[in-house]
Amino acid sequence: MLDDRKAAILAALVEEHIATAAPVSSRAILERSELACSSATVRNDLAVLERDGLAAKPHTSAGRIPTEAGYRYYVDHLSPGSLRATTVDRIDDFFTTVHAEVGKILRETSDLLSDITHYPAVVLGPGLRGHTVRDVHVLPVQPGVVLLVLVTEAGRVHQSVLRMSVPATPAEVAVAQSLLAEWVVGTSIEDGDLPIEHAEIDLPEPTQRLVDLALDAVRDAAETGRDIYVGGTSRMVSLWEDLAKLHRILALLEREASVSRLLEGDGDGTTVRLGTEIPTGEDDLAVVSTPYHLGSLAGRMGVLGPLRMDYRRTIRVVEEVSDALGDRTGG
Amino acid sequence: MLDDRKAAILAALVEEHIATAAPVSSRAILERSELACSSATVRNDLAVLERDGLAAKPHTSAGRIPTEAGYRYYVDHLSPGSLRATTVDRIDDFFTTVHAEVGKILRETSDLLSDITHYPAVVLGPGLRGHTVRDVHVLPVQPGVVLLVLVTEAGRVHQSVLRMSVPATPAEVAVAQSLLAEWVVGTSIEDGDLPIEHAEIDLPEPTQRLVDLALDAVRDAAETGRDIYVGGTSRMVSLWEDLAKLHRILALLEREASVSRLLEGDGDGTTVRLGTEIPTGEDDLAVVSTPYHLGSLAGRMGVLGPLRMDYRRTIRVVEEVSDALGDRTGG
DNA sequence: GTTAGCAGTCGTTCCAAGCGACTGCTAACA
DNA sequence: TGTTAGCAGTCGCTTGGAACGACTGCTAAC
Repeated sequence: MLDDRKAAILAALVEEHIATAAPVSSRAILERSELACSSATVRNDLAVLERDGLAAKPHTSAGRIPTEAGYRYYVDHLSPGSLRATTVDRIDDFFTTVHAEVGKILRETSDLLSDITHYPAVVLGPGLRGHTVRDVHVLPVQPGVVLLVLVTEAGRVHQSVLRMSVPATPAEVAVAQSLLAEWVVGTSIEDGDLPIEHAEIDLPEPTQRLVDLALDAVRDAAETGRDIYVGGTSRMVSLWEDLAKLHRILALLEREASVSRLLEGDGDGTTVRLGTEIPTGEDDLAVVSTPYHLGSLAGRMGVLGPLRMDYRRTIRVVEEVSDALGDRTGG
Repeated sequence: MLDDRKAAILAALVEEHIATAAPVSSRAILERSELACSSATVRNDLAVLERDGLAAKPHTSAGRIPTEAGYRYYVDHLSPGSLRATTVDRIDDFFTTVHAEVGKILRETSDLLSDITHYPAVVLGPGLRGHTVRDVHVLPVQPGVVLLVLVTEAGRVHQSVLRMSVPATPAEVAVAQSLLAEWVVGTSIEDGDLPIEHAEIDLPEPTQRLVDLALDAVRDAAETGRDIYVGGTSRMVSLWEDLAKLHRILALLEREASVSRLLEGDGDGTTVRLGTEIPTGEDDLAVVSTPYHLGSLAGRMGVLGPLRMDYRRTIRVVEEVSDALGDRTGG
């Protein structure tokens, strides 16, 4: 724990560095923090912060920059930011005005989030967990390949490809379809929540296999189909000047697995993850993310940026957007 | 029209510049083109090409670079490129192996295209034109807001949001649903191809309006819902070193309208569009695109890059991928 | 029409000097 | 003991000029 002045100096260091992107001198800290002491005192304290690993010098005759640990301390002791009323209005307006299917809303939400934060934004779509199945279609598309289409009460659609070593005839597919319709329609998609005992009815072989695969697919539907919506990637250009770094982070956003790993966080509240805390090998990367609820659907949304991002405002915006999305009735 | 030697010099100029990204000297052209003349002769011809607007000098003591018109001439007189057998195999393997819903296939196709060409790739999804409607759902989601869901025989799904000033009751929605099912199921989605006369049956007001809106939405479905799949955006970092330009082109890919405008081309064959031929205000931008057919579905795919892109190979790859996608039976 | 050779141009690299923005330290002070 | 003024010292950045070298355009000969 730092004493008050050192904490104020660290905060001023971080905020000045966020604003200028350059090493921060003791005098600049003095001006920003409005502390009633001299720059020499600030320098003494900075030496301590450096010993504690919270600040560093790029070279001897330069100012200090915060280390990852410095950012961590800053973020952990951050007072909540405020937002201009016009910004809040803009968010609320967006969500009261938008009427579209869930996917479109989430994609536009990622754009909104990016527009307001000025950072690239990611929205992780909900799985199908909790949805009630309204309709099942089993469609043969090739010998040995069958498409399973689920339509939920909420109008969401999930498709799975079923591959069978032994092709099923149209008649067999029809049998499977009607059995599945009987068992699955009206049930809710949860892990293992299906009336599995039905599957123990003995069926002739290709049909049995088809039904088993289809039931597996329905069970899997709770987790798969988490679409990913990325908005504002072009903003990355102004955030990381190092081209190699820019390339790596853009590439990161192209792989779905990486993206959903970025947004991981402790379920309930807003999470800030910094540098090495994110398992990507990227040092200058921070992610602010928060869960959202849209009717019965749930997912996560967040923004990413360099370590020197405007955490106070960003956290506030992410939470505001998540809340506003949640306040929409229906979906 | 250029004489043989000037054409060869222009081709060598373009190809050397593509390879090195630097101004090309007369000696380098000589080496690449294997022309049986001296560098002085090449210089004389280069002066002519410059007079004709096909080449330019960045400054007095530098080599030449091709102008947009130079690239145009080069592309228009390009002999078809060849592809290593392993590359062709890779493309064919991809399409014989992949079994998934259309959207997923197209997204992965954009990744494949980008992987092989080393340029960012865009695949413009098919509209719903030509699809036969298998199922219609009308779902009230909010007072005054109704969701229309179309499912086609091929398993594709299209959703439209219908907004009504006068809310419809559940009973009225049910009536609309059954009427729509009767009229629309089994018909093919084309512009204005629907049996519109049905709509002239007189219905009580909220229902009539709902049905009208729904029929409009079905008609519109031929063109809307053209999903866009962009792959390999991270490659842009190594293509344009100018950060401002990089930013603009990344931003271009974020707006759907811009993307589909990029891919425009004269329907039948592969199209190469260069610089100012593309209405984006971007000068150093080229697009190679070609139509594709996937069963009854049709769309366009292409890649974009700087003017100095490897046209010969790129054109070949784009066509190969499009053909291979088309050769897939079913969809 | 082609070519060798040469003068001239101009971007690029390199180096050294000067500048300026810092810090750390020391010594005085409350 | 904590704070402060002042100063020596460090080091990145900028500037300017010289040397370099990769070109071209031109001229004159073939």
